[in-house]
Amino acid sequence: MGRRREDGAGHRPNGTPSPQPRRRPTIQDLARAAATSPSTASRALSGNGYVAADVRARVLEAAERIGYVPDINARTLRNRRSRAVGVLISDLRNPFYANLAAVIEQQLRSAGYHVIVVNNDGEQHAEVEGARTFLAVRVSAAIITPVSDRAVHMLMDDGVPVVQADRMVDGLTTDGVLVDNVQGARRITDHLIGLGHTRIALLIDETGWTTGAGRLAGYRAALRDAGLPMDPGLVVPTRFQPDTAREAVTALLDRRPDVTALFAANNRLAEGAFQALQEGGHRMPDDISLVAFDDVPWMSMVSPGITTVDQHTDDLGRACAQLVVDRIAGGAAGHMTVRYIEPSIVLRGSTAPPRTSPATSVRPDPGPAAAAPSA
Amino acid sequence: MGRRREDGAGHRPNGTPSPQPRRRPTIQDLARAAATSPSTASRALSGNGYVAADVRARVLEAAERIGYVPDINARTLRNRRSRAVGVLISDLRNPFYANLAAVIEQQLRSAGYHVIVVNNDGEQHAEVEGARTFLAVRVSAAIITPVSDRAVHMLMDDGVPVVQADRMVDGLTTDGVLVDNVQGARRITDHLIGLGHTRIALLIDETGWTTGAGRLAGYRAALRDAGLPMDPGLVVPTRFQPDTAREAVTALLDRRPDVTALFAANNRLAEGAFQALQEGGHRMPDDISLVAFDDVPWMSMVSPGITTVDQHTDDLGRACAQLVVDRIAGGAAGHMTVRYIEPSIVLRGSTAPPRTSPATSVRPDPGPAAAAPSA
DNA sequence: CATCCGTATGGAATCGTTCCCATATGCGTA
DNA sequence: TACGCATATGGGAACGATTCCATACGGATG
Repeated sequence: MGRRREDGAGHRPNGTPSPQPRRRPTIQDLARAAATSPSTASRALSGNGYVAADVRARVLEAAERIGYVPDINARTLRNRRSRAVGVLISDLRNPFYANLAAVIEQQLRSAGYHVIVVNNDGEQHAEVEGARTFLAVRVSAAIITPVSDRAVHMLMDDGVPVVQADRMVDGLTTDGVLVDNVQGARRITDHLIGLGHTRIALLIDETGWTTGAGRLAGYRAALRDAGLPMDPGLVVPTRFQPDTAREAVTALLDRRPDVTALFAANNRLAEGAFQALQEGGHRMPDDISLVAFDDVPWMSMVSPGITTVDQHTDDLGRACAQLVVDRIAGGAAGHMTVRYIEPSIVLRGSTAPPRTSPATSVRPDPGPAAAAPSA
Repeated sequence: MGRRREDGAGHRPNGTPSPQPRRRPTIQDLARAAATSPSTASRALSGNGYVAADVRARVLEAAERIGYVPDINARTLRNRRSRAVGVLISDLRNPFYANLAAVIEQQLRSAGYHVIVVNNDGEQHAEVEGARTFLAVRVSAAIITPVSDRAVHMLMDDGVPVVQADRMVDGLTTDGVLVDNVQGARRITDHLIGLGHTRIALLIDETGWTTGAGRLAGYRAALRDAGLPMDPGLVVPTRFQPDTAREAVTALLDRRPDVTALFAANNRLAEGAFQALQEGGHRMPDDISLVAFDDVPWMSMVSPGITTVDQHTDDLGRACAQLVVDRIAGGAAGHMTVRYIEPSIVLRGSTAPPRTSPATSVRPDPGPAAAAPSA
């Protein structure tokens, strides 16, 4: 493997300008080296059409020998579709998205695609810009955590299959992979209710996307089914930034000391909530229980560990990649498919029965006993 | 903004096959729509060469009206160089790399480049494969956290400027951005020594790259300068995985209960070390002090917070992007430049003087005394 | 008046690949 | 013998943008 180029001039340091950067071998060169024509060489490499076995071998050998790498741009120009998939993701700094991107990249790479990553940072402008890039390079498909419908429409209008990941925008009829937010939120709220909590606050940054809306709905459903009152003062709106969330939680606990449990709707908000509780001297789970949607690494590092909804990001990413690959293979045929990932609950030390248990009103602080995290 | 296409057939659901995916407008179409020639249209868009002001305006208006998006592949084919930069990164799941990728993407996007991301997962094979992809799409440059020299050589041989990020491989004469690992490790070791620690263990997974080698060297230099003995038994080798690190730390503390401080050479190892200490009932910083190289979010979430070396990943990423942009602009001219990022120490709760303070100048081997956890 | 230069435009070649098509050979069958 | 068919090969026309070049005009300069 890895024979050097015939004409290779050895390694040149970056700083040493080479008079002419040595023209890369083209399929013409390859054909010459294999004593055949470009057409035949192309067929030999791609496997499309007839090629005699010995000629094929000669071409492959020559390709290896002269270090031929097909020019993807020329190929894409001719085919009018590339082997690239655009991935438009909210924020690589958020471990949830980073993980998603990593899984998608890995899966698609092994399926023979490469990935073009664009951060949209939750901004429409960046999203549209990203879509434009995807069109310009003629991606085969795109995976998007959508901000608005504009970008998706641009791509769909050009016949580019789109998979919406993690959330879906209203009115868009694309494939998608979603987490069952309602179910996840309902079950973790149930967990709190089961422990005896009745005043459970929800910290949430948006309800316009399917993520926030679903989590809110699940929270409400659990309360309703348990016959608990829906106290609007317990749904705490905040911005996405942990700092804002922290302030919101501090203000909440100031205003409503009767709250015994807090549900943070995503990992960033949980970060702020956790800090607010620590700074405010509220002990978990003795003074207050904390749960979060979206399990990320720090939640199992802190003590107590945070009880969370695990979204199974790996499954999510794999499903996106799979859907994309299927859609590329199957063309536009077949109906829009939305796959749901069933989240699961991870119990850790941050949840326990409320201090004043509804059973016996004279139950004193269970103290350290309740603090012991799971093995 | 955002006028729809003239011929736009409205939005089609993914699942509805369109007879023919509506040919995208080319520069020919644009020229026709602006009543001029492709040559002039091209000049009008790129700003190269002469175009009368009114013609230029007509072209721009037409482009907007018909929704013209230039085909990057055709452009690249013709120019033999694309506006893409390849980013070959170790592991997007590691917050350090994810952050690095995010910053690089952001910077390059605003400089008019787009980014092709490939994970190499620390494997040579994936790295070479990634380099091949970069060549195939004719990236303008590549940013690599290198595993071996193979990929870098492939790119350099084709005249693609390479920036090595975070670490550099021996014998490669490319641009690079490095963290001053020696200085960082030395200073954080100094911090421990200043607190009175004399038996400081170093948990490290590799010393073959500049990262590990530098951190080891810094650690050693600090000990030497303080006149402390270099105890080889205190340099603990481990694999990269947190689990392995955890086991290594548990074994170490079993074997050497006299250790009063632990230095984890990166964020993954710190994860394992932190878990090992918690599971082993070693309280930080009372029983043992813990420091780490590479500050990542969980380290400020846990209690006590971990005292770390902050690598300033944002600066690192920005410097990489800058170097790439400069190198593309300046061609191969100019010498190879390596920029160093000066790390800083972040003091948190995980470090304190050792239990048996050195103030008591009687220096008996505290031995088992230090090992007995009281809690 | 002849030249030259700056401005402006369109024609046409080019980048590297793929694939349609024409062509050719050998073989089985009508 | 004539024909169809499977196998095999190479010529050449795309794909879409860029840029070199030829051309042209008006005004300034010798």
